Amino acid sequence: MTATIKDVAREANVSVASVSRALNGHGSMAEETRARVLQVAKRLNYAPNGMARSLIMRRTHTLGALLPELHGEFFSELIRGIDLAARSNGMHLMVSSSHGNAAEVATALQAMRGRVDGLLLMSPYADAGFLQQNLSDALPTVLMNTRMPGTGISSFSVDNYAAARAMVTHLVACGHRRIVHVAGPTENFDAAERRRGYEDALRALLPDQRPEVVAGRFTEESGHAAGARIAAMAEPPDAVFAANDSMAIGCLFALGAAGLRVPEDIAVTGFDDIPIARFINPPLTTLRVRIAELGRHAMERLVATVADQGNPRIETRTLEPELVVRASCGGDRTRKQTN
Amino acid sequence: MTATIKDVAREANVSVASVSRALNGHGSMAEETRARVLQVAKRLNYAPNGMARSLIMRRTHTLGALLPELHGEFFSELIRGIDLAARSNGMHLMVSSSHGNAAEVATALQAMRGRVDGLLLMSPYADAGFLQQNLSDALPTVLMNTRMPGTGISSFSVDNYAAARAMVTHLVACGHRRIVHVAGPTENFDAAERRRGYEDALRALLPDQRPEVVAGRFTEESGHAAGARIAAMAEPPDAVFAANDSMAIGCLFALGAAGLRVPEDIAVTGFDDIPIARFINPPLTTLRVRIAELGRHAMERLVATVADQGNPRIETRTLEPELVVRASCGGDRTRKQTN
DNA sequence: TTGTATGCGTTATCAG
DNA sequence: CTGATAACGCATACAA
Repeated sequence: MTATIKDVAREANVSVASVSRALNGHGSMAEETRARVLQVAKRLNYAPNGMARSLIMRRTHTLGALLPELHGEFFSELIRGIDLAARSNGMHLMVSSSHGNAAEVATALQAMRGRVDGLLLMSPYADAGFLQQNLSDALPTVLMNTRMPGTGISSFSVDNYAAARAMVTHLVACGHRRIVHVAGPTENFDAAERRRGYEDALRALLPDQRPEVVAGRFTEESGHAAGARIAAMAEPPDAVFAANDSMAIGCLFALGAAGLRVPEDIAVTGFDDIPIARFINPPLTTLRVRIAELGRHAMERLVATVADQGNPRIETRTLEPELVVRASCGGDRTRKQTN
Repeated sequence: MTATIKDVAREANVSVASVSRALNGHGSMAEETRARVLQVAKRLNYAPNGMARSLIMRRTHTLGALLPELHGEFFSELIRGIDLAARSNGMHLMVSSSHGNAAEVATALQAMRGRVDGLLLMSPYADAGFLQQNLSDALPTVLMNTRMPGTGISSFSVDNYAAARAMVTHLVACGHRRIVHVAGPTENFDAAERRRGYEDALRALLPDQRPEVVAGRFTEESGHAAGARIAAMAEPPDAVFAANDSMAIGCLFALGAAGLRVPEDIAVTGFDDIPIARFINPPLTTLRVRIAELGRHAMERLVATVADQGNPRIETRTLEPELVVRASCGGDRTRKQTN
C-alpha cells in the first residue's frame, strides 16, 4: 500500500495537520519539525493522494479536452498546442475522443464532471441547442470550432467560410475554370462551412460554372479515393480544392498515379497547412490555420477562466486562415486559358 | 453549484444511501422508490462526483499514459491505439508528455499517483535503475520501448536492433555499398538500438565500408537538414537509411530539391511505416511497426493487470518490424554496381 | 426495503 | 507552534 499522510504523521511523531503544513508551506512552524516531517515523507516515498486533495480543495488541476478524434496530423498539432498550454500552467490533461455524434459527447461530458476544472470542447457535430442543454455552467468551458450558443462561453474558431472563398478567388484569379471541391463529412460543421464558401464564391465569380463536389471524410484514404474518381471523370477539372490537406495529399498521389501532372494539368489545393505540406512535392497551396497556436490560445483562455472563476471574461476569437501559395499557377495557366 | 447526492436525496425524500443504491443498482429496493430517485436525479441533472467516487472506491477508472511526446505521426498513431483500448474498456485517458529526461518523468510519475489506476510508460530516456527506484509497485505499470528492469513489469517493445540489421541486409542485397544512416537523438534508446543494428550489420556485411552517421532528431525538419547535408557531400552515398519515416520523408524532399533522383541516384529507406508512407512519392521502403496495435496491446494488458490486481500476469512481448519494400531496387542497381 | 453511521486522504478551522 | 476535528461527496456494513 502507498504511504498516506497518516503514516508520515505517525513516523514523524506529529499530527496529520502538521504534515500537511510542512508539505504545503502554509502556516508557520518550527523549522526543526518541518525538516523532520519532510525527511520522513521522503523516506516513505510519500506522495499526496490526488483524489483526496481535489475533493477538499475543489480543484483537480486537470483540464479536459473533448475532441472528435485524436488521430491524424491535424489533431496531432492541436494536441501539441493544448498540451503545451496545459503543461506550462501546471495542469494535467485528460483527453477524450471519438465523439462522432451528440450522444457520445453528452456521455463524455457527464464522465468529466468532477474530474476536471475546465473543459475544452471541440464538437463539430453538436448544435447550439444541445450545448445549451448539456454544458454545466458550473464548469468553465471553452469552445473550439463549434456552433456557439452565442452567450456566456468563450469560443475560438476558424473562419472556414471566408477562407474557402479566398481559396476559390485565388484559383479563379489563376485562370482556373472547372474547380472541383473534395468535401469533408457532411455532418461536420467545419466541412459544411468550407463547402458553403466554395459554392458561394464559385457562383459569384463563375456564374456559368456549376459547383461540383466529391465526397470525402477528411482522411488521406478518402482523398486518395476522391482523386481516383476525379481522374476518371469524362473531362477532368483543371483544379481541385480539398477541404483539408490530408485529403489534398491523398488526392495528389492518386492524380499522379493516374498520369495527370500536378500542377500542369490540374491544380490541387488544401486547407490547414499541416506540417507535411511544407515538404510535399509537387508543392501544395493551402490555407494556413495555426492549429497548434489556436489550441494553445484556447487552453490559455481556459486556464484564465478557471483561475478567475467569479469573473469569467468571455473571449470570442475568430481566426482567418492565411493563403499560402506554394504552387506557381500564374502566367502559364492564364495564357493557356486565354488561348 | 453542481447538484450532489444530498440534493437528490432531499428532493426525492430518501436517504443518500438510497440514492446511491438506486444509481448503482446495488442492493434491492422498491421499484417505485428507485424510479422516483432516478427521475429526480435526471431532473437535477445530477452526475456523481468523480473524485469522491474514486476516493472511496479506490478506482479512478482512469489510465495514465506517460509519453516522451504527443506530437508527430508516430505518436498520433500510438495514441490512437491507446485511446481505442482505454475507451473500449470504459477507461478515461490521462496523458502526460515531454519527458525529455529522467527528472521530468519522475515529476510526472509523482503527479499521477492517486489519479490513475494504472500507467503506460514509454520513456526511451530512463534506464533500469531509475525505473526500479521510481516505479511504485502499488501502481500497475506497463512499459513500452523502455529498458526494462527485468522483473515484475509487463513490457512491450520493438526489436529495433534486429529490424535495423534486416534493413541494411536488404540494402546490401540490392547492391548498395555506401549506406549512410540518419540517426535519432543520441540519448534515445530506440535510436541507439537502430544505429547499433545499422553499424553491426554494415561491419558484418561490408567490412571494407566505414559506417557513416548523420545526426537527426526524429523530426521531418531534421531529416530535411540531414538530406541537405548528404546531398552536399563530396561523393554522395548510394543509399540512406533513416532511423524513422519522418526523417526519411524530410530527407527525400531535400535530396529531390538538390537534384538527386530517388531511387535512381540514391535509395532512401525509413522505419515505422507511418500512414503517409503509403502515399509518398517516390515510394518509401521502410520497416513496418504496427504502432497503433502495439499501443492497443499494451493498454489492453494494463487494463487486465488493473483488473487482476492480486494476480498480475507478466507479459513481455517483443515485436519485430516487417520489411516493407516499396521502392524497386533490384535489377538496375545490381547491374550498375557490377559494371 | 430503508436509514444511520463510518471512512476514503486531505486541507482548513479553531482551540490549546 | 501544534493538535483535534470537521468537512469534501460518495459507497457500504450494519441496524432498524
